[in-house]
Amino acid sequence: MAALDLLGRRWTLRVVWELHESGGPIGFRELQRRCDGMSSSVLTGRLTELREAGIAASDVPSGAAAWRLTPLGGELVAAMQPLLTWSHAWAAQLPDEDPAPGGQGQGANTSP
Amino acid sequence: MAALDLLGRRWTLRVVWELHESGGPIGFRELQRRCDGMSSSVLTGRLTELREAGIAASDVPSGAAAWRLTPLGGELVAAMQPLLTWSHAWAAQLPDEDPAPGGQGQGANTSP
DNA sequence: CGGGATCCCCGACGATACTG
DNA sequence: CAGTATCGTCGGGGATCCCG
Repeated sequence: MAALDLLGRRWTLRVVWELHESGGPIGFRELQRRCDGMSSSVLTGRLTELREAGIAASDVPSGAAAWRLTPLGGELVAAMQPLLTWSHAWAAQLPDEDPAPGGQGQGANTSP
Repeated sequence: MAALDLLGRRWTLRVVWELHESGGPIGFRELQRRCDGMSSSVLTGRLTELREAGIAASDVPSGAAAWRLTPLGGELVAAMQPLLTWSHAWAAQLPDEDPAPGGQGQGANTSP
């Protein structure tokens, strides 16, 4: 199914998440910064795909694009919650992993 | 989130789904057949990853491996339902597409 | 600032052959 | 039947430049 195919692509979930976290409209560069500085080409691609999918939208006043989640995008985030919950539970029960008792949390890196 | 990283890989969801559909234990070749004949190397890879993730497991009586979902795997499938539901709704409302407005909205195909 | 065009590279995928 | 090892291919991303 195309939806999961899109969401499975690299950075897509990260972008959706950042869009969700920021709440309000957010600029291109700002979004790029939040995503650990992913390349503009990739960000453009993901954004285009998300726009075509009706998940994200941009207001372009003039010179300052403002990206945001559409209502549909909000529903998506909501629909993902159970899976995220499961994912956390899953991450917490792995046989071997997860050292860091002392403190520095690891970057939530999605895998380079 | 490594979980989604794994699930995003090609064939992974398909394998999980087939494992779920079959209900009981299922053989390697049989599983391969159900997946439209994906290569054994890839299937081995996915199976190994799923086993390490605690999502799938295999009983090996002797000469006949039997793969099945673990309880955790079952939870995963359950956690995916809302997303699948959203995904179906999403597929039915695309801006341009969807030649059949009249109503047969089906095709419960989960295949990638 | 916003984002398209281009090039290169790595890693996943796929088929085949082979062992137990 | 079950699974491993190897090799070739292909496409997606990452970087960078550049234009509006």
